[in-house]
Amino acid sequence: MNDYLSSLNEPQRQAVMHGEGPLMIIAGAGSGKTRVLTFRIAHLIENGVDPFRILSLTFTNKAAAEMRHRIETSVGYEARNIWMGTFHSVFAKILRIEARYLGYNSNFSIYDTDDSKSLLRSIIKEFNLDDKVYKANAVFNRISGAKNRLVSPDDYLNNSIIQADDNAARMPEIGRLYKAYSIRCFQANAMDFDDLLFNTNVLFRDFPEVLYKYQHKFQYVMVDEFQDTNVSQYLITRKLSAVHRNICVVGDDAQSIYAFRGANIENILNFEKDFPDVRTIKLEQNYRSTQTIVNTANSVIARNKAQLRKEVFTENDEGTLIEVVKANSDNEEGRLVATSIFEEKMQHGLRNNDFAILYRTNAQSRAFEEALRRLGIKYRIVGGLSFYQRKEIKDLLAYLRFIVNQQDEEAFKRIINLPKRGIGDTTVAKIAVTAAENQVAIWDVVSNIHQYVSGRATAPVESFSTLIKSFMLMIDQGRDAFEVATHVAKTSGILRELYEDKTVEGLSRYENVQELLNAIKEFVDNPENEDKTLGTFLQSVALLTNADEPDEDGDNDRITLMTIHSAKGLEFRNVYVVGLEEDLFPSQMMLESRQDLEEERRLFYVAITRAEQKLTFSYAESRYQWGRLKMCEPSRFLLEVDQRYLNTSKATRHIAEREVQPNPMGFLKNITKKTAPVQTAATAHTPSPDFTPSDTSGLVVGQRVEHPKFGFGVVSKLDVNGTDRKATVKFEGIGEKTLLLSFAKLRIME
DNA sequence: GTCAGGACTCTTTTT
DNA sequence: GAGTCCTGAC
Repeated sequence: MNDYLSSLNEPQRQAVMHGEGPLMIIAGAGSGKTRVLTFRIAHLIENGVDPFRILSLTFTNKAAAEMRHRIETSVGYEARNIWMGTFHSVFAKILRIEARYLGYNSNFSIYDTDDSKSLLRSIIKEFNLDDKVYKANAVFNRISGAKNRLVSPDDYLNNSIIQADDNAARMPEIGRLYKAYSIRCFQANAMDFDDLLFNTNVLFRDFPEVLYKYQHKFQYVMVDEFQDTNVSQYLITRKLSAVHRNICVVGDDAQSIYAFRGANIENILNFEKDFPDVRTIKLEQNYRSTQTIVNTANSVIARNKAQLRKEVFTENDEGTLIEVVKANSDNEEGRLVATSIFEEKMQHGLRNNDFAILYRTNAQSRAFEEALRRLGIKYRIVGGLSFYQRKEIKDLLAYLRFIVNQQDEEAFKRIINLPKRGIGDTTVAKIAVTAAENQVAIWDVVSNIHQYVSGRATAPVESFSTLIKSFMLMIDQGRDAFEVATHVAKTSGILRELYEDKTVEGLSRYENVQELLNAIKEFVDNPENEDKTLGTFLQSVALLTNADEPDEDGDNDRITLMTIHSAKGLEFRNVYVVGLEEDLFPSQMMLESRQDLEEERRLFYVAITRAEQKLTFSYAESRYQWGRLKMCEPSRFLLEVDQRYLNTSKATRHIAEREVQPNPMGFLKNITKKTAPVQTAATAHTPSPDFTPSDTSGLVVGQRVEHPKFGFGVVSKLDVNGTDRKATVKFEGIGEKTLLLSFAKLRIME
């Protein structure tokens, strides 16, 4: 028998070997569920199942990629053909193939949350509604909730319960807004995140021939993190597996933490009704954590009423007690945690990778960032404001989106006057009105502006449309994503604007754009990507999960800072669960709404079970919030833990001598949300008076060069793979940067 | 049409 | 503290 089977315990082995028919795996934290899933797929392929006929839905693209890689090492190249990815990415792919059934074009854009809210703000304004009452955020959440329950705009308008709800919230017009929003998305040939699932359901409901095709295609369907799927997702998988009935779901009700986005813990219970012949296997042995950690987690989750019977246990060592750290401010909390990490590293010879700091809200990361930076400990932030949400990145992406799909209204709004070309709101409004009057698309008006409008603003509009047409031509000529993107960055003027900005922020934005071009280059050069068009690249970017963010540079040994939600599925040797204060964790909103705290408690459970060896809890007695100092109480969750497992010596320590700084966050002034964190003390460089870019074709390692923004440096590495060449240059006072030679201006020093 | 400065609003988690 | 919207000067 295969040697991997011998490394499994009995329930794990049964789950791997289970053949035909529905299977539900209830997998406790740290019970080796990923191994089981991986082995199971490998096992299927070894037994002759065609990888093309396996669909595996994971929670992040990164998890999918890792799983694919592991399967590849045991069954080989074929593993590449498994349909694997997040719900959103897999069904976006299917929707692109079948777009015409729904009246969409297959080059549809994917609106992110910012696009959706911006569109809603426009519609609210057009409806002459008070935007203080109809907040885009709230309206968006209502609409999103409806879509996740598969409620269409017409269903919404006709449902008296929903209407009563909206009336009570004093927003009776949400139904009309929802309808208008859907129409506008459709006209823009765009889908938002929820549409990707909603429209897949519509596709399978209204076009049986399409459903038939995929039902027969997918012989085996696997769903990871099943406890976090919503009704919309569940129905898709149920329909897809209705023919072969080989559906395997893996989940843990104790780790269901996405009810807020429609995840339904009942799915686990309903599954047994929908598939009465289901075989249920429980994985209860934890291989990850010490006994102390497992027992602590159990003592917390035991307070929840809604849960399946499950006994998570471990045969690991007892381990050390859980340390509780009390700080007098959020800032001190950062320092104490950073110091503790430093000491742990020294005492046990650990690497940065061994540590994670987990918090309830993204805003909490700052104190830790600052403290870690002072100690010179490298860190990585997962989520929060990610690379792809930065202004300069979104600007360039908006150009690219518009070139692929000229109906994309949100992309249009973003780029029409960027960089400033004298096309203001009045002109844009005039174009929109003209388009509506003549019943043509906005792009029709823009690209033939003389036929429709005359006046001062026609000249800049015309040059804009000429610019876009020249970009579109490149796509028609079959240029790949990188060629188009580089050309757009250079020609649109985006780059010139950033280049002229000599501030630290400008420097960092300029770098970010280069980083994006690097990413596109990598996408094009990656042999696994068969389709190297811009459209495909844009889709992959739109559906990145925040765990998918690339590492900033080659140095991967970093401490991880992230929300507990992002930590799902991960494990670290030492984990710090911070900000354990009432109103913060559990969150104020949960405490205010009369809901029980079971989901918050499951979140706490997830946080605890990330740790392998050592767990630390921390809380602060005061915290800055919108510039005000707020007093805090320890979280009720701290009191719920079985106190035998806690070491509170550092929590009760006398700390009165510590000062509270008047403005502990002032130092972060330059690190605003929309700009990149600047870790190195880079100063803007003024190019030498005789600066002229050199021909870099003969560049060698060791060569001294000048860059107009980064200053002087020495080439440390040359990468000549592919058609484009990259140079890594060590710049004085800045450090190493990787530059694309076709793109960067370098002067070779004699 | 553009820009700077002031008022105003944010309170969770994510694809 | 920080993003967004609004206003008034140029």
